[in-house]
Amino acid sequence: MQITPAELEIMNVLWDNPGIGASEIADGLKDDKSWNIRTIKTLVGRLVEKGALTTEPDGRRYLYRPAIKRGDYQKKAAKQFVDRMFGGRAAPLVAHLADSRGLTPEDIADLEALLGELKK
Amino acid sequence: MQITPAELEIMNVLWDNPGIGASEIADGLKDDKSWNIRTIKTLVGRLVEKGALTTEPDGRRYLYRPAIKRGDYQKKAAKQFVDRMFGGRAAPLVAHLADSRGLTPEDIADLEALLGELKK
DNA sequence: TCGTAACGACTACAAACGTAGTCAATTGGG
DNA sequence: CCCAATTGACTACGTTTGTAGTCGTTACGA
Repeated sequence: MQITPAELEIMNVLWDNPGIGASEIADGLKDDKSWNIRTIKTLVGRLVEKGALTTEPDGRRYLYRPAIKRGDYQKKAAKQFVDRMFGGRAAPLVAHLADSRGLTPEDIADLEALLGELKK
Repeated sequence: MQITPAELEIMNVLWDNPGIGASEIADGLKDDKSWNIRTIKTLVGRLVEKGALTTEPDGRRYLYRPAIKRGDYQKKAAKQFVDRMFGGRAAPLVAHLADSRGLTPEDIADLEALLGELKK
């Protein structure tokens, strides 16, 4: 299940707001990305073909919702990314994130809690 | 500076082994990826065009070396990835990594050390 | 009631990507 | 000394991706 960056923008709107139509998707990404409604429909169509979205008729239009869970997709993508960029090692990735944008105090707290869990 | 996944394989070999020619690159990724030497040369050519590699004549051939630092590229890619997939939050990413492949004990130790640093 | 706007289905099209092939020059090994 | 193998330069080509356009239909607002 290959999702391109542009398609991911659509998925993100639908994960946040499942069961909406193409024009609502357009509203959902307003200001973020300004795509022509046809562009959005093309991307949505491709996602449906790929099986990443399910459709549900609503009058003469369709409503869409993700067929895959956001968390599942994130997990797979994260693994792929770490494998490709860091040879599978997570620590260097976190180090870079810490360096480049500064993890927020909240992030750091989250990570600490996470490590506590992992050590058990 | 946009580097595709296939090109990244080349870059990885050159980051590990700067100043080699196309056939050495082929050797460098043997077994990992089995590309035709022409494919490798095409990818290398594209990287040179993009300014990601510098060339140095060596007899009737060229030696190549990265024009950008691995760490710099990793950092930029990591930031982009986290922004696109996780809305910029690093903690969920690490949580997924922990869940999906199990961080090694070594990873966990590294992360702990890192957090110690960050809290200062 | 009538036309304009929105919808789905289909088509378009250039750039990027992955994966090589051709050609002409050159050089190292037998 | 000569030929097969290697090299750089250029070309090829199908697929994917980003970004829309066209067409025929339909439904709502004036």
